[in-house]
Amino acid sequence: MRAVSVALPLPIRKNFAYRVPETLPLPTPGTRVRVPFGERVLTGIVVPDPIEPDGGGVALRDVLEVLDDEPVCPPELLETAAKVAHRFFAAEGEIFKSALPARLPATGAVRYRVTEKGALASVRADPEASPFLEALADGRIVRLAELPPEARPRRETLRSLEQRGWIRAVSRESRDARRPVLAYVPSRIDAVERDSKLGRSRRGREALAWLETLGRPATAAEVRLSTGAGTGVLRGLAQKGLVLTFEQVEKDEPSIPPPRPAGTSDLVLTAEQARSLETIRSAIRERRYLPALLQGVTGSGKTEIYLRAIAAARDLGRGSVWLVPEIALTPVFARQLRRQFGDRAAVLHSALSEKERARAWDRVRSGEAPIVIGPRSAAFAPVADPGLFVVDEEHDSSYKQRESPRYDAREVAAIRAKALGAALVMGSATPSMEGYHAARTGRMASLRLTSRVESRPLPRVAIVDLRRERASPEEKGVPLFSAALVERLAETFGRGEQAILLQPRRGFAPFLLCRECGFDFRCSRCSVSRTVHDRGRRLICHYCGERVPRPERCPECGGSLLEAIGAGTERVAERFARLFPDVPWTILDRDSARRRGVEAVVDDVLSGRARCLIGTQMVAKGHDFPNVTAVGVLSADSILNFPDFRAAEKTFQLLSQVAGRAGRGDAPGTVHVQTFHPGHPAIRRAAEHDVDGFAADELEFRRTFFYPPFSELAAVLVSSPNRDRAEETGKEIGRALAAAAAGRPIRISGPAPAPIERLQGRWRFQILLRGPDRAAILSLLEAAIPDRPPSGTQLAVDVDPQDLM
DNA sequence: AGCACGCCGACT
DNA sequence: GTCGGCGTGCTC
Repeated sequence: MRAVSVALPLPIRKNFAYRVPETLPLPTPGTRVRVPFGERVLTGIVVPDPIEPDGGGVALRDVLEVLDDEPVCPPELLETAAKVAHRFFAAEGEIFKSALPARLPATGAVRYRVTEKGALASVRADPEASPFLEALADGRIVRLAELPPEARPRRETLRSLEQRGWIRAVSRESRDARRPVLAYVPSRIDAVERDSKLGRSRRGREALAWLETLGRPATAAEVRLSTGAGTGVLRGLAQKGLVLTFEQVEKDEPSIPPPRPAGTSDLVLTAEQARSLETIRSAIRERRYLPALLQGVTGSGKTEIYLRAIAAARDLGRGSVWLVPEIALTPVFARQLRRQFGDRAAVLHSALSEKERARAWDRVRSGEAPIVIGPRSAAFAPVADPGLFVVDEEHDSSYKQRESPRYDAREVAAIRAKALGAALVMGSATPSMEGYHAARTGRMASLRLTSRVESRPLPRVAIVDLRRERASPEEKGVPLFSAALVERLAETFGRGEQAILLQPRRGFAPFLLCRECGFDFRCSRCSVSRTVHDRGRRLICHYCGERVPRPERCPECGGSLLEAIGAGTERVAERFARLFPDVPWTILDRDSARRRGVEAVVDDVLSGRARCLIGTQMVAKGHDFPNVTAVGVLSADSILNFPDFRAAEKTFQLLSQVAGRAGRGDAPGTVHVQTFHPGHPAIRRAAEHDVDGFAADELEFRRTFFYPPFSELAAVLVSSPNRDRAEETGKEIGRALAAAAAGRPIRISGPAPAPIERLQGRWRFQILLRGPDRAAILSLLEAAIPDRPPSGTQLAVDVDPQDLM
């Protein structure tokens, strides 16, 4: 039987089989098809799964339309998608949706048309079907929803009509201009057999003869015009196998490749750079999988290595994929790529419109642009023969998608590099513990850049112990700016230089407190307190986004002594303005980025319109501000206190990164890190610029508590509006997991309330799986996680979670 | 995910 | 009496 397996963009971990009618060309794996799914029409990707001959016991429905004459997805990517889906316990169709954004649209409700057979048979239709068949009379095409209820057959009846061939699902209304046209071509068949089959049909004989002389497919309209044979005759020929019928699809306009010769920069590489580059280059040349950790501080010349390696791959006839974290940073690197590689480089960016994305994808797939830069989803770029995958800022957790499908772009790059014999270069100044450990134990090559290219000295970092700091009366016991920091800032501004202040929390204050009863104005739907925003005028829940005006009185006790506790960027700015009334400042955080755009804020600093940049994590990433010589971290503790096993790692990375923002060509910068935990290794080691020291401490901790990289991790999250139901279901799944784990070295903890116990009105319970080997964890999940979540609950499985909130 | 089917409240 | 709520089941 002509049938194909189709991956549909749904959160269902299986693919669906469809019959391909004779009127359509058999789509090869990787092409998009439009199919009926229930009463909806969906777009899916044909995948090379085997089809059970009996259709697995289910009646197959027909493919409605084949959308591409050439696969949008090369075989290598089909394989990758299947592996990624399995690896992250995700639905294959959802992986495709991430890879091909906007090209798998749902296209509305199924429309039905009566067939000739159905029209003839309709007199004998059972009473339930006849009103429906009447509605379809005269070739009308209808959706169920537009029919009066009494004409709507039950699902079962509808399917049976379809299976008997009385009705057919069609993808669009017939007058749609873009509807594919049927075309006919004579089949290869020997003359004797043909003659016997043709029999007495004069028109058929004429039509066939004409088609044979024409030598190309012709539409029914053309046949009628030339020979007078109508569609009926052609259909007859098709049924006897004398002509083949297919739908002509409109062609994509071919892309024009204007490749431009690319120059290489003439910077002289350091010896370390040259060695690293040569290691990468030889792997690309030998088509050898080379996972490598490229470790070097900001300014050590990692970017130059990426660019040269990309050029080396190009010279060897291979493409490259360059991944950057999900920040507004892509344009910066994209410009560099464009400068060097011209139109051979493509940007796959989430800010592109649907059309631009589709166009970029096609340019990459056609080979016109074999060099790609982009965030997470660019890991799936259809580069024909990538010789190099670069993962810049390898430690950045945004490579892991937080929503379904929860895949990790780093892993996608690794899977592809392995399959293709390519170099995988993971770059970072502050590697993830996974990367660091892999390089240490030889599972990755270790490439180190120890000297800074312009030998800019590392900044001096001072740890300020907030426990010894006196708060001013207005600070009510919690100092925000230490004396040392104020002094240093005054110096900096006095010299006409600029400063960055990091406060990893947006808004005015983390919460509002009723001084009379202690109520903390929790979100009505989440188990967190709302954050005070807009200098105290509003309360916003950072988890569900709900916003309310700041109340005048406590809803619990009616008291009116309400106080905003703690500080976010807004309050830091307010205090700063009081300390330095003449120094213009600006804020960079998610709120200001949304309101004004990152570029505008950055420009304020670069132009000097703002002399102090106050912000969250965002100030630490990417942008280089040449005139910034002082950095202050107002509180290093907020991330450290997160209930997450990676809290120390994240703190270390953030501090190291923001410290790298201080200092210019000549003078070293200074960094003040304020903390209540001055002895904490993450803070101490960051102050000493000691990655190895930090890694040693942290890996010790990870080993002791059996966390990655010493274990594989998966989290199962059960949620429900009903707390008991969430907990009960959690326990059930926990039992199923435990049963499946019998005899295996897998630790199951929980269900326990998730760190954020309630989110958007749903109670959340978490089960954690830890084991030495990934396959065992996956098979456990396979065995114990039901296809459908038990009623009233939702299930989310996160393999390799980046945090456990 | 989204759509149809099915069993219990506020309206003509 | 019916319209409609969203709980639950299924989709090749």
